[in-house]
Order: sequence, then C-alpha cells, then structure tokens
Amino acid sequence: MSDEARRRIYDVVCAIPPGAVASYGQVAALAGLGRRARMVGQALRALGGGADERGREVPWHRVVNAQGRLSLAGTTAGEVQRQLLAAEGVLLDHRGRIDLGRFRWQVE
DNA sequence: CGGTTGACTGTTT
DNA sequence: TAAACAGCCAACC
Repeated sequence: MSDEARRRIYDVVCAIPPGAVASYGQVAALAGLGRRARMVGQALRALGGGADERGREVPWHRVVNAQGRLSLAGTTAGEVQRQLLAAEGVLLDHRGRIDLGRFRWQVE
C-alpha cells in the first residue's frame, strides 16, 4: 500500500476522541479507501504498538471490528488494548464486546 | 505469475 | 446467537 494511504489512515485514527471507538471499515471509509477495512488492519499492524514514522502517537487501541470485539482478543496486544480502552471508560461486556451503540465514534 | 494469508465485513444458514 | 460463506485486496512467499 502507498505511504499516502497509510498516512491518511493514521490521520483518521488520530482523530478518534478518547472514550470512543471506530471500526476498521469506518476508518477505511473516512480515509477515502472505500471498503478496504483489511488495509487499515495492515497499517495499524505496521505501527507495532508504537508511533508512526513521523513520531506521532496513534491511538490504535480505539479501532475495533464491526462486531464491537477486539480483533486481537486472546493475544498480549489484545490485553493491552483492553486496558487502554478501560482507562478511557470503554468497557467490554461479559462476552467481550463493546456496546457500539454507546461508544461508536460519531463524526461531526 | 499464482497461491496463501489475514488487526475485515455483510449475508446467509 | 453463532457459524459458514463469499467478497475483498495488499503483502508475502
């Protein structure tokens, strides 16, 4: 994927406010990438949990799948994501899902 | 060039 | 509800 596309993805993710979450597909659409949700996953994976190539901190933990579940559930990174979200007041229910009706980012 | 593999998603069982 | 399927498309052999 182009560096341009990656940059636009990070721009969108950086715009997600604390305490809210967006789905991969939502980020893709807002970044002008159509339905390429998987591409968003690739870009976030490239972050390796850290900052982007320009040293910018990207709130990757605020991106979850369309079912309100953490695609990284079951992994160490998934646990980190769960805690980062909890610190912002975004909690998972007893089935490991986020109430999207309440926490989904609404773009103004 | 061709096959496989996903930080995905919407539809159909 | 949940699992199976079918599109999807860039990265990586």
